[in-house]
Amino acid sequence: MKTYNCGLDITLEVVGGKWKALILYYLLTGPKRTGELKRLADNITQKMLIQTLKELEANGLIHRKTYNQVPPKVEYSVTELGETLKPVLESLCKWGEDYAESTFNKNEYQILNAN
Amino acid sequence: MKTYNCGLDITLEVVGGKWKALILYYLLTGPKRTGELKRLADNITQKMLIQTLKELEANGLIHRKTYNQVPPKVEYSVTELGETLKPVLESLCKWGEDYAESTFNKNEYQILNAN
DNA sequence: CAGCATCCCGTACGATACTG
DNA sequence: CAGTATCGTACGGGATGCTG
Repeated sequence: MKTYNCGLDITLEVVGGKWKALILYYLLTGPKRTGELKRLADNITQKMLIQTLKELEANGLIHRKTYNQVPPKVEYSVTELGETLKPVLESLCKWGEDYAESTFNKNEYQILNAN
Repeated sequence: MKTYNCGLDITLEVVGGKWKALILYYLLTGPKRTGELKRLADNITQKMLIQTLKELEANGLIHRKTYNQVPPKVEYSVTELGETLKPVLESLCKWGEDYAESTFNKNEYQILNAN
């Protein structure tokens, strides 16, 4: 039996870590192919991308669709469950931007994918 | 110059990890002494507690007040900046609870500090 | 193009014991 | 009671090369 301190633990288990939230964030704007995601996420490794996608899929947040063709084509999209995270992720993102703006100096940091 | 993919990275830097969000969550209900927090957070180590508190303080989310007396007394409380995280943390927490409820079996997990 | 297998490393996290 | 100091380990994350 898994034990959590509070709901936060669970959420962090799902979108915590270095890439999960980011990838999910991208997918929330529409289905993407593997290569597309690779290009979008700055500096992510093939390994981490695949691993991240697998974990998101295992948690039921995204869906993986394969096209049987050569060369292979795979497309990822958010599930209904994944959609429910949208408002949460957006407020998280917004808070981070505000926080940075109010505590860092402008020339000390940069946000690559600010909207 | 620090580089972030998006605001999410920043937020996770502040409340990510195993304990930060939880401790902050407790403090949002009112000032607490070190020992109190230790008792509240299940299984946290002295080391991790202090470390977590230091990081939260360094990020300007909590305030540390020492009383010069023997035995020593220290009290932690959230700053105004920390307060701004309250709605965000709450929605994160709520989402985690909902997620668990809809994807786990009731006898497979437990949340210690569900409100 | 999409994915897997190795090998590797830093650090986040933890257990334990000790000071003022 | 609050905090430090050491030491050890597990795991998240990365570099590189190979398959269908």
